[in-house]
Amino acid sequence: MEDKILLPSFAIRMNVRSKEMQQLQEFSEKEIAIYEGALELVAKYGFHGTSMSLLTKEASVSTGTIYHYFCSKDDLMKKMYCYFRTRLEACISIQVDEKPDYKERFYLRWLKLYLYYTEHPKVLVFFEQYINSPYNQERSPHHFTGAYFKFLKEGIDEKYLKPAKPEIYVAMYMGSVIMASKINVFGSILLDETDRELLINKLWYGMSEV
Amino acid sequence: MEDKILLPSFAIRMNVRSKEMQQLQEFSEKEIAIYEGALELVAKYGFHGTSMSLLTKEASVSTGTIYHYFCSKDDLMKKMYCYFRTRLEACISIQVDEKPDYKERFYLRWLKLYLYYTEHPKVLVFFEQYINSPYNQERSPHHFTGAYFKFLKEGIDEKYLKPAKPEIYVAMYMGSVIMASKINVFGSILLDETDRELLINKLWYGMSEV
Amino acid sequence: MEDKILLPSFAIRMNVRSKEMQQLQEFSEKEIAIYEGALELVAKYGFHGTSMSLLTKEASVSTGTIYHYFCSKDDLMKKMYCYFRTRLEACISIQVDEKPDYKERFYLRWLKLYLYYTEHPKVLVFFEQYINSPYNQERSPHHFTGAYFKFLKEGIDEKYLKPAKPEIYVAMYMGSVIMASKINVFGSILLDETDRELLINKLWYGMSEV
Amino acid sequence: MEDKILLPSFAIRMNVRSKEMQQLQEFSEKEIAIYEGALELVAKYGFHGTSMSLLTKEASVSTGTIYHYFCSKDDLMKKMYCYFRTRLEACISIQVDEKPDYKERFYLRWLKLYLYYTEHPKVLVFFEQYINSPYNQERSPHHFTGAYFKFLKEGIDEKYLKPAKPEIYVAMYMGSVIMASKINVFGSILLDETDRELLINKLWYGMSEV
DNA sequence: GATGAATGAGCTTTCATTCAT
DNA sequence: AATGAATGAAAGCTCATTCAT
Repeated sequence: MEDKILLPSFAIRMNVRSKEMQQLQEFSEKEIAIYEGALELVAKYGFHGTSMSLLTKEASVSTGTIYHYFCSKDDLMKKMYCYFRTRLEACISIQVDEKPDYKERFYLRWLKLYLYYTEHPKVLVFFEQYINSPYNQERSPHHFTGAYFKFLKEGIDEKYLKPAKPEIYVAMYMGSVIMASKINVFGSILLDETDRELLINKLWYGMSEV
Repeated sequence: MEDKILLPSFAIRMNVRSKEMQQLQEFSEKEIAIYEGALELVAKYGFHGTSMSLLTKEASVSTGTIYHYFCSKDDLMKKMYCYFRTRLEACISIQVDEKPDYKERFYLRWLKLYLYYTEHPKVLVFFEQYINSPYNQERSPHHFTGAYFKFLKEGIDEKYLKPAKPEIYVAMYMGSVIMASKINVFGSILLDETDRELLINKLWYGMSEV
Repeated sequence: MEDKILLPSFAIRMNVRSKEMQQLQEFSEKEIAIYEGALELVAKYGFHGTSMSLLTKEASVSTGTIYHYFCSKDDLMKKMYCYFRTRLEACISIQVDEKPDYKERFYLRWLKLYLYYTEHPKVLVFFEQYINSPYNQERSPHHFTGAYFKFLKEGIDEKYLKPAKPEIYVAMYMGSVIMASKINVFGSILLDETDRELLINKLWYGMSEV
Repeated sequence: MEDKILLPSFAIRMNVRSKEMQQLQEFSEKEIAIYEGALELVAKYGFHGTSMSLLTKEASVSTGTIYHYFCSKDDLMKKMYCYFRTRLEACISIQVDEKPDYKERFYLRWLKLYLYYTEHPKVLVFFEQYINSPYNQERSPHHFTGAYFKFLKEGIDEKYLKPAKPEIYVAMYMGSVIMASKINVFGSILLDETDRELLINKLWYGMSEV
């Protein structure tokens, strides 16, 4: 992924796109139907309310088929989490990683995640339920332990951000995106372009200058 | 935690304490045992994994007794959420509301909430699960829609914080406390006193000056 | 009860009345409240649906009180059956037994039972449920094995009715009263005075002449 | 029972039989096992005493299977009533409907029903419990609201029976069959062929001549 | 690969009954 | 005599999972 910066941006895009496509092509039509059906149900009824028999109807597959692809409900939930995280990560990376400027990436990463969640509220609800449930056995408090942590650590190492434990920045940066998205999804308050820029500005100001 | 209150407000404290006590005295011994047992189990096994028969053993009461106080498992969960939220709110208010200085309260509110969650991680886990579950039918993205929103709005109105939609500040302030608490509870990273002050400083800087 | 025919009718009436009163005076206020409450519930919800806790509310007594008077739910049901049967039998006897003419008694017995059931449909429903339930361990197919059987046997012995097994007459006589009452109670068809007389006429004709 | 059909109606019989068979073939093997098991238990222990776990053993199926075919215990009971009523109706129709003479049908209908109940006492017990229970929400006081009512009305219209409300005849005819059957099933008194003919004679006499 | 009837452990809940007050 | 909180066995029912087709 690092060598992409050398390619002209169009080529990179195609490259990454097709990579994402490749990943998704690994999933059969039935599998995707199951994931999408389960997303719908978990968003509506929670983990508890998402029974296999409901899923059977929602995804228009038989129980047998589900158990052909997944060895248990737990297994389905874990793979489903990976599926949607991979999709989200790919989507963010494509739009952000090619930019050379750190500050620009700082803005874009926040913004693109916010936009993804507000455009896919069911994914947000699913993630938040998963993260806080016993399915999440690694007990990671948020996703992107990799990508976002690395990005913020890079900011510290490269002196874009003032020296501090990266966790401090993760708390501020990730906490605000997720909370802002949830306010948007659950409440009826929408942050417009100006609001969002103001928020990221304050975040950047606080994190880069103090 | 008690010695943090340095004011000669012994009378006030007693007053407020007894008020809290009054509220808690509305709950019978059995009810509290049920709440505490359920907290233990939800933190360990999630909503789904918290069966009534497990709760029976954990709280040392019979199923009949649980259904004497609560008309269903759902009802129990909802009342349980109210119970712990009331306890937390009372605890924060007591320690914070008497301070006259806004900035000091800005620091204290963040800190006390962080400390409460890190000292009562099971409450944090329960809250996060509840908030994101279908039990939370008001779909409020966080608690304290009242107290914390009001506090931040007050900051804007009184010009301690720069003009902006209060939701922007809620996202930054609440998002960072909760994420920091989760990093602490789930990860093994502890933010020490210096770290915490640094974080709140950055938050204050971002929110008050830009 | 036999010697009553010698007394002047007014005296008999008083006599029997007070006898009935005596019997009912053996029941305390609470007991009667329980019987009446249970009648209401059994008529509405059946035996299965008549739980002790529902009865508690319907009769405005505590569980403890019910178990003070009855040693189990079964015991309550059995005593309740006796209570209402005794009331009904007394009511019929008073109105019928003093008449000297067999044919008149034949008409009156049928009629009074029909009227009692249509005026007390809940008693009919309760009786029919009880008779056909496992509570009725004697497995008697109808009440009054005594009174009505005896009355019809008397008719055969005294040659008012043609010789035949008394059971044949029980089937015709009791069967038609109960079915007519049920048609009235459950359906919306009301048999008026003429209809009722026609029916009894046909019954008398069939039973006395063939 | 088969030899009672003296007509050269082999073809008809086969025809009707296979019609009945068709109806029964709509029921799967498991469904029938459940119905038969439930009949056994309701006759012995009543509705209340017929628990799903008992039925599980009696019918040699799992709880899951029962709930695969029926959505609740209530649903099972209602469908079970239809099942046995259909069987009974078919059985009576086959043996009776082909006869041309009204009086002969008058005798046969009564007799065949009586014989069916005495040969299938559990069906009688189940019917009587069902009819008087809250399951019977149409609150029909007896079955065959259709067939038997129609038959007796036909008798009035065609002047075989004296003019009167058909309900009067329903009460006499149906009431006597059911009561006679119950006397036979519950008591130890058996009405022999002569008794039965005597009873129907009296009924016919009462109903056709007065 | 796909189906869905069948399974039965285990779930939430009810309910007759007890007993300290 | 009267109360009603407490009990826990057992009820009705669900649901993840299997397996013959």
